Amino acid sequence: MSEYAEVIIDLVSHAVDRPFHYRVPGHLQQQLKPGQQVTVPLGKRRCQGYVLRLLNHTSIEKLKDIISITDKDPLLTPEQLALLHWISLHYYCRRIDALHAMIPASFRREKRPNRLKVVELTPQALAADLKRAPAQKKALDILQEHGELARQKMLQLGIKAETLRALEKKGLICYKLVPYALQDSPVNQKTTEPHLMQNEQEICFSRISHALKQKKAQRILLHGVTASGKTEVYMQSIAMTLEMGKSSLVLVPEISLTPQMIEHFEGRFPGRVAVLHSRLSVAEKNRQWSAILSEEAKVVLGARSAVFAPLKSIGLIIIDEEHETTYKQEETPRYHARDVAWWRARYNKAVLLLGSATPSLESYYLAARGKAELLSMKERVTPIQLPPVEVVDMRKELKENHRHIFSRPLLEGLDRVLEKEEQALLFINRRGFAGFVLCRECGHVVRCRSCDVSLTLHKDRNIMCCHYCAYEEAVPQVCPGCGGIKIRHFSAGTQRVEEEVKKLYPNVSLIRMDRDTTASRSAHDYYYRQFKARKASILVGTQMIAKGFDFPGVTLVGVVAADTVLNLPDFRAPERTFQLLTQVSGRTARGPLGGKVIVQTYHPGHYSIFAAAKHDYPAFYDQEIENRRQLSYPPFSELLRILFTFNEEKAVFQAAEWFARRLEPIAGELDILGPAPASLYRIKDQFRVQIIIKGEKLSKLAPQVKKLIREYHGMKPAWPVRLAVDFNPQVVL
DNA sequence: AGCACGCCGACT
DNA sequence: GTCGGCGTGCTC
Repeated sequence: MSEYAEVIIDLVSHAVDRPFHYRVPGHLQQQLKPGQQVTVPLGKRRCQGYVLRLLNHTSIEKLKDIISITDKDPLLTPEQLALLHWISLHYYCRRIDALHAMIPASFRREKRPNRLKVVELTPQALAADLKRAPAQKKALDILQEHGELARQKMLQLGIKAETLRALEKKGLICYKLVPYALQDSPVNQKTTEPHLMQNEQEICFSRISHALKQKKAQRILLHGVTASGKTEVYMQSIAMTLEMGKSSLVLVPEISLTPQMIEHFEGRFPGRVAVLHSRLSVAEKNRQWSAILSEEAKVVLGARSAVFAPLKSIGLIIIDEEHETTYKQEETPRYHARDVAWWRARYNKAVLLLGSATPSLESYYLAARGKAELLSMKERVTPIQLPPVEVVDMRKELKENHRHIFSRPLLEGLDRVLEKEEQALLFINRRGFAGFVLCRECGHVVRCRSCDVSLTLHKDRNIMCCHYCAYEEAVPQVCPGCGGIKIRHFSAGTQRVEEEVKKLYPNVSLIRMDRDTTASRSAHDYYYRQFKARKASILVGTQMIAKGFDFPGVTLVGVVAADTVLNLPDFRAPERTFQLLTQVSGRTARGPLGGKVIVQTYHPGHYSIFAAAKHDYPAFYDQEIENRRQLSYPPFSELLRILFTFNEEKAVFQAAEWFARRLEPIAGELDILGPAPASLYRIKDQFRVQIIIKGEKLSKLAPQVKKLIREYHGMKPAWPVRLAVDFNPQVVL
């Protein structure tokens, strides 16, 4: 019987980001458990809080009593409590931020919505005379027909709340609360059978099932080309996990969580799949969450935040397209679902299966060191070959006096597609904003000597600046590479491409898809369907058309400027380039017509472009891992980015410099880069300045850095400059 | 976060 | 004289 409890308060503030101790009053001592939500007094107020653990002693003298237990069922499992601590330490966030990320808001309210209010007829109802109350009669008829019905459903059917109230008063109906069940959600009746696996799939599956039987935490990297049938391997592994009495967690990028995909899973595991994603209604989310808690759902399919699903005894966690950046949350807490998943796999002694056609360097490096098992699937299941990729040297085009943004091979390709009435995708990365400086004759881009990222042009001061370490130099008059004088500030966008196509082919129908034209989900779906139905011949777009789109009519993919990605001032630029080119290549040759890819670049010899054109991941990896080693970037180090933002330039630098000075004595062997202006130096009138800490064992520093962050927030007078900390940022712009 | 306390300017 | 501005401190 513990007399005290350690509680965290549900207030988002650094000032209360620490455990508070409370006395447990006698009548609660029997019931209080770690993980429960409680109401506690704080100052003059009552607050919601969460019991971290029970204590037998406390050194706090001024103690108050816990007022009440909000719900007898603990809100947090022991696993979630442990994970909460890990997240707050690892990602430098408040405990309450970690908790908010793990538990949906509706579940944290005092009144838990995880019960369904069901209307039932009472025995008296049969004998009731309701001739003068037609609305009530109708309500009873409906109930008679259905047996019992959710109150919400009755309201949806047009029965008024007053009618129900009147019936309840007369004692003709009564309510009861039942737990939500998956059956309450629309169930897909079509069940689907396992497919027969081909040789490679069979081999991979047998390795995975071997791992599952070992019941110890381990990672498996499934490197499979697009359309190699990874999903079937996932499905059979899940089936096996279920047979072992364990549950499975499947994470996919938000964009691929389509109704078809959900149907696919529900069809194979009917009545056992809970689906979680950001666009669920509150009611729907509650329903799915309840089904997981009640262990009715043993398979969870969801996007990033589903990694926190309260599944018990997890046997298998799958992360599909594990290299995707959407697995990194870009708000507090800035967790990476892949890392959280590995934490959970270790906790549950489960298998973590990472699938990708273009694995992240981090994951492939794990495999290379034997920390993960590598499985490969090199064949497409359908007998269609990967498309040939032609790399066009834009320097040569210029030299031969062809100055158009479309090279001659691309123009020829477009002509042929239009002539044969097939379809083409033109891809342009809209992030061509970060104006790098490029020599149009030799393709030379000025880079920082110590950080190996491209320098960014600052027109106002006519200098180029490194956005990692703040190194700067003057814009050269002649190219340092070739002595040429055609040095340009490089950028192009989807609109420009659209205009050029319209100039060349005024009668051809074209669809443009980017963030501007697809602001709403429906617009996105509309354009997708229009293009699939062949209502347009050319689709111009950004990232969003690179992933998952399946258009059998597409026989040409044109990458207008591969360099916009390659020259981003980010050390992952080559990796992003390789991934992107591989993905866009997968958008063609999906039908019997075959297909071809044309990549325009000023760097035809760059390994990321060269290897992507050859569909050769290992070649890319070997080169890139060597670069990372040389510059000790991840996976050879960890990074911590501390970003300062405010609308006064001077104050931002002052704050950043204050922080950097305090950091120096505790940094030891770690590198402190900056303070330097962020690549996107000014967003909505907010100036952005960053410090990057780089080192092998960054996590050792976590407690001290956390203390410094706390000190920063406690400054008097308070700094007006906002501070955001990002552990292992995926994009450093 | 929110609430009290406290120390200064401008109002019935 | 007090009403109220928000800078500072504290919450088990």
